[in-house]
Amino acid sequence: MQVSLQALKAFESAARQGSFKLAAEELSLTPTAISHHISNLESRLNVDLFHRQGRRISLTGTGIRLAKATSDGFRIIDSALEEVMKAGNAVRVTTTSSLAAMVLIPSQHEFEQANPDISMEISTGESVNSQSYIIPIRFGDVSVVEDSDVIRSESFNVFGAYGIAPPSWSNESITLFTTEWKNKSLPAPPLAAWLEENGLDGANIKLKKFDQELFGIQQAMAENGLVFCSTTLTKRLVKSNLLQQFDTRPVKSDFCYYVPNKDSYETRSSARFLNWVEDILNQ
Amino acid sequence: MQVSLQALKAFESAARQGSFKLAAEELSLTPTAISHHISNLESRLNVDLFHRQGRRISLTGTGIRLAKATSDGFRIIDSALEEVMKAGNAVRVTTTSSLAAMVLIPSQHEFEQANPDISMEISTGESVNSQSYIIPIRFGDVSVVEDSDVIRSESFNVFGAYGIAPPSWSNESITLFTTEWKNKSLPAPPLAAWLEENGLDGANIKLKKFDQELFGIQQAMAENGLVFCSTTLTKRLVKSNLLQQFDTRPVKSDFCYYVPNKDSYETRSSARFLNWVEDILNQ
DNA sequence: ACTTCCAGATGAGTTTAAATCATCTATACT
DNA sequence: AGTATAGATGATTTAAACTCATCTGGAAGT
Repeated sequence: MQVSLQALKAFESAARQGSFKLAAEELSLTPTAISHHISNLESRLNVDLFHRQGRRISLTGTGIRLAKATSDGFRIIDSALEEVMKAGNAVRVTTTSSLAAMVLIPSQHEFEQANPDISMEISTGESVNSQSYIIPIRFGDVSVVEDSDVIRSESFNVFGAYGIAPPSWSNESITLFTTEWKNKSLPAPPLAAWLEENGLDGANIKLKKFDQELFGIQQAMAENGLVFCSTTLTKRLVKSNLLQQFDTRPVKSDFCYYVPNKDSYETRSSARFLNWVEDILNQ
Repeated sequence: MQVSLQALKAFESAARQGSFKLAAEELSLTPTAISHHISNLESRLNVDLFHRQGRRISLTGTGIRLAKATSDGFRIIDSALEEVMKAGNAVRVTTTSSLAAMVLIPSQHEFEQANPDISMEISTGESVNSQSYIIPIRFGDVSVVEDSDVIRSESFNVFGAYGIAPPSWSNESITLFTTEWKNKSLPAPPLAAWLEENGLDGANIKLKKFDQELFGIQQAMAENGLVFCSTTLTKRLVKSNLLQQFDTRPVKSDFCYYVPNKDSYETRSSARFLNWVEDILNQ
């Protein structure tokens, strides 16, 4: 190679800051090193890059042009490096409000304890911030998802606020919170199948629908009501006695949580996270 | 600094070529060096950049992303370096057909002899190829040009093909080749002033106009005619006895040759060239 | 199935580039 | 004028980069 990249880096910094001294500080070197680098560069390229007026320096025309290019070039490289570095030490995941609020966020600390060298960032929301290093955990219809991408097949059951008496399905009219997803391509929760499974086809049931499972669950806890929802989201709440199960049996559904192109997340931290999340979702 | 630039360079090459061996050849290193660089990079960044399937390697997703950035970044830097390098060892000049053909090109060899480390490229034509390292020598009206940019103030005189008898201005009708520049903002050659200066106001003169001085001069030589033109272009031809002067006195004009923003050309080769060209234009 | 070959990995040793230190110069500031 | 500061210069030291020797494992050839 004709010129050394470190010399260019030194030049870039000196050009940007207009001072060898400042460049030296930025790069954790001595001003002497910068001076050597730049005069080396100048003699190899056969051009002056800086005017020296005693102790004051200023870029020559050529210097200005080269500085532009080196700044642009190194900026591109540096920002990519920064991202890669983050990818190595952090895992970023985006998912539904419900999964984030009821499962991921409550377990975040536990993950970071178990993986002290990996920091975990959770985001939710529509923003199709689909930078490739963010792992999306989506909720959807198992039939349209690659088998290998599925991390949890969803079951549904009825849950109630902790401490309330089991409902008597045969007599009274029962109000059940449930979900009608905003995304119309998703089917409704498998309530009919659940009633059949539990021999409750005749029950007198009133439905109250929320557009996210999270809301129905919270409402049930707040009003001592009942909610028909996925078992994934409630597992934690049941375990901590905020929610209770009755003697009903859960039913399988066509829903699943999945990570599109799961196999393409191949960094060490992604792999650890995916194993971990699959673990906690499936007990 | 976190990661070494040479490691990135090694990675870039290996990524682009899909082989450590080829990268090593490209960078004039051993494959071992490439291997070291890349594993160093991987451990510092905490990610895999290549999959190793025995002796076959392929980029990981992260590797692909980083390779894109490093390739782009280094490409920008390299191409700028190449230009700067050229700027150090060559001088590129663009100018009018007339000055190029009658002065610059004939003297090109002489310049390169005197400056063996600088190669000289001459171009003419409209192409506003105004890359900043090309020095334009323009012909124009001195009143609209910065004083410091002027390299030659133009005088005009009448010249004739070598060997012809001096014209008798008083008697005969005389045909004079002259110039009418395509660029209408330029004034006409100072013929009236020249006639006055030489006491020839009454002369019976027919003008034949060309749109470049070059053509009038060549025509005069070809037809044993007379041309009223700038002294800069003819100096060489007079000296080599292809053209002759008579006993007329030249007149100053408002024309000049100039280099826009002359002071901004501060490379060693530019400075040498500008000194040299100013020299030959002014004797 | 067995060798042969080749690309890459690994670790120790060597080389050379890069950084520092000590000294010097020029200019800006008081 | 005197001091302080930024940078230049050259000798010396240090550490990064490179190579060499050796090893590994998969692919190609017989």
